[in-house]
Amino acid sequence: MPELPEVESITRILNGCLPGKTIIGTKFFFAGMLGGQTADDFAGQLCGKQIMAVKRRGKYLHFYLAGGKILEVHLRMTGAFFFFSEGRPADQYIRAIFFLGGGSELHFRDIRKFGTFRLWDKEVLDSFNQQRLGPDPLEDIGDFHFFQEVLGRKPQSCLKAFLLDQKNLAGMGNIYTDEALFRACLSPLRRVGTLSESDQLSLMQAIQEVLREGITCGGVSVSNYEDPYGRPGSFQDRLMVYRRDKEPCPRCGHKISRQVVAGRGTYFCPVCQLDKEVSGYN
DNA sequence: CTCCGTGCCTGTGAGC
DNA sequence: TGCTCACAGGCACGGA
Repeated sequence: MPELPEVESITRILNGCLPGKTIIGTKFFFAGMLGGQTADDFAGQLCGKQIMAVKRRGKYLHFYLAGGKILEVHLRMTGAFFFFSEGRPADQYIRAIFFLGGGSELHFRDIRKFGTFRLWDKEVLDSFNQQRLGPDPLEDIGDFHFFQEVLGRKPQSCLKAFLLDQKNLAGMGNIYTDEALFRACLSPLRRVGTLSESDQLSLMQAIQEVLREGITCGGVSVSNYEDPYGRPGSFQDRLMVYRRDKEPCPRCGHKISRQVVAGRGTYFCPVCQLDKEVSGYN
């Protein structure tokens, strides 16, 4: 499932070749992804527009169009973009096609139909994002004191719930959350407000480290993620705990646990990531 | 305000 | 072996 590193990889590729191209036609095969608007509405607002830039905000992709509109795409679980000629051939999971000037096609493929397209005016999108999305862990969190301030907003949340909530930090999903907590030796059940200053620093460094490493590896290909050229990522080879329950912890050898936390399957080492809060070690 | 549960989907794989 | 069915998960939304 695409999280920040996958969306960042896709953004870099798309922004490297789409700006300057014009959308000359569209086809939509699943109206449910259009947020109540019709395929004709979308076609009318997209056709003839030049793509100026492709950017990322959290896990959202934003296509900036000439004229001021922004096409926002969320890939959710299985959404993916492919260059038709160089990526994969079309199949029954293609939900949208953009026909571009010059004869190329950009395909949106989404097995589970969770992905969404929305059209925004920039000001509306900016103010909406302000309330639904927290800072980006790579773009906005440079300063430790700011990270501490962000943590301080939700002292009662457990770490897992905190990191998954896009209002706190934008871009983390289930995989990178578990991996970051493992690297920081912190329990997913630990409450944010109980972290020592060195815990907070470890957490910030672990988050940025896994996300940067994820980007360098071209993402994690667990639910068949591929970039627009059809290339898988390789970060799955570096996962320490995610979906490794019952395997030995790479750090201490104890069995990795799986437990539902904040409604999600959560993988962690109960020894390395001992919950000091619950165990009374604080 | 916050927390929790549900719906949206379909491929996968555990279990009978 | 072949089948069924719970499960996976991000986010929006509704109810407590």
